Amino acid sequence: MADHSGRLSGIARERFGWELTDEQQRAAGAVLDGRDVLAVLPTGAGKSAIYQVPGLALDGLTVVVSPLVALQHDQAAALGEAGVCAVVVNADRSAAAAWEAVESGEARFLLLAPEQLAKPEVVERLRGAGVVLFAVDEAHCVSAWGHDFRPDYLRLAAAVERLGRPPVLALTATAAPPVRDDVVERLGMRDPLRVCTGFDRPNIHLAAHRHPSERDRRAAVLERVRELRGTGLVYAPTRAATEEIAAELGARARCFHAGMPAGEKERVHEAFTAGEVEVVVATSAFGMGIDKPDVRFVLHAGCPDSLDSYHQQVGRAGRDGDPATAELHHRPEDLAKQRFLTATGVPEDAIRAVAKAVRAGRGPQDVDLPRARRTRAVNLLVGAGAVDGDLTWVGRDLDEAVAEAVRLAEVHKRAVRSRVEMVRAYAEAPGCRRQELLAYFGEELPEPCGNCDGCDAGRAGERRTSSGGFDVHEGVRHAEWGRGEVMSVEDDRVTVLFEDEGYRTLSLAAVHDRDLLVPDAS
DNA sequence: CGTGTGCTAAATAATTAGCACACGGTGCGTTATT
Repeated sequence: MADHSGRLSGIARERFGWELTDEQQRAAGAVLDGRDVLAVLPTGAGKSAIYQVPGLALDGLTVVVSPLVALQHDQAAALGEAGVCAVVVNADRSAAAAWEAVESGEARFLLLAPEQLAKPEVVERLRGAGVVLFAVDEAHCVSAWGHDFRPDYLRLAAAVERLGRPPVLALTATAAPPVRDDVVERLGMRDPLRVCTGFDRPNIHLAAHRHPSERDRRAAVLERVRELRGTGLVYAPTRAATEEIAAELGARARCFHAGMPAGEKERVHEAFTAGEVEVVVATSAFGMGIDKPDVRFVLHAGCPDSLDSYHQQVGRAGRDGDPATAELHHRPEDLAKQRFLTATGVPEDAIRAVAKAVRAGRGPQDVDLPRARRTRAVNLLVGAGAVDGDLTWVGRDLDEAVAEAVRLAEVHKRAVRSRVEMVRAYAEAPGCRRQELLAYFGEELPEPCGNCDGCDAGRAGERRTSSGGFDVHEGVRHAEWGRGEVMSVEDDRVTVLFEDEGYRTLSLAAVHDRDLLVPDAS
């Protein structure tokens, strides 16, 4: 195995002005050796360098699969600034020019969504262009979305084969061990080098609060947002909830969900990035591509659908390294909703009816089923490899295809069940939350925690008292906070960085009552 | 599976209890209409 470190770091320095970390070196070096690589590195660790640097070192075209058109443009623009020709192919009209750059050999990177690779003609054109590296960005999507939402993710392995099996590089910031295995298997990766680190975010204080009723929760979340200063995110489980909460919060907040007009979403995103809007109340739609360093809090007004989502959403706080807060406001009822939303069964006869319609050359539109159900059936058939990206039947036996789709639905359901159970266990966990979350990602806590709720009780070996509320007085009562440093005082709210408990906002009265602060704290 | 809504009836003049029912998330793509 050749040592490429000099060459790679040279490219990184001269082209981009980067110094590669050890992890980046290892991953990029293995790619250059022709090995498959799975890199799970936190945001900000320069994941894109891992495909960009070896992509430039190799002689030919690097294909980058990216889930969102907006992300594709971001990446292409970043490469463009470094003087590298990178093009995007999607459903817009600009595709012709992009293909010209690919076929002339001018383009070194091509960014596209998996749906493009489901089209045989796209793969054929790429075969002609000579692909030397196949990178999958945000590779957790293969596992999270592949089963029935964006099934073309499940067919990337087939595209890789048809492209002559270039090295496959999978990149993501969040993937627990089972997700990693799933990504490796689904992408057909061969003995990949796995580079996985950095799930711990010690500056984020993790808390969870259980609420007896929906009203209580809503009131608690609103109160907390009003108490917390600075920029923050609130994740809510439904579109309607995002609108209601944002309306309650007034001018400081905006909502964001996939049902909003594209222009509106863009405006909210830009206003948030620019700091004109402090709080965005969103569904899980608000996520990838957000890289605002000074997010001070992330509140969940409901359970996320997995600990991977949770880690990702929480991880949007405190990227600048300063203290931040994450609070999960949960109810047991949340989990019933998760099960329903992600794992409603698709009956075999529905799948069969859709399969028959597609095989007969008709669209699935005339099958008499609710739209959502029809779409799921189509997605399952695509995932099963029976239907192509352009909705043509791939020429398999009907029964076999239906059976495969049903099996996929079953696998998906089981996966959802187990993810929900893990979220439940986390929400109810009596001990140290940070340890709990890290354990899920297969890492150990590097040091005694003291920066999450529950870790005190965990150390004492006691069950944490279930606090319906979360206000600072209760917090003070539960944990005997030690020395702290005042970070800021606004009105009657004092933000304190405690040695043991991390970042907390207290009422002035609570601070005085408890004589919490050392006299000379600045 | 749960939650919120809207209807109806009961009890009485403005509200409420009970019940049936709709709806719930993520993004590519394509297509039909301005």
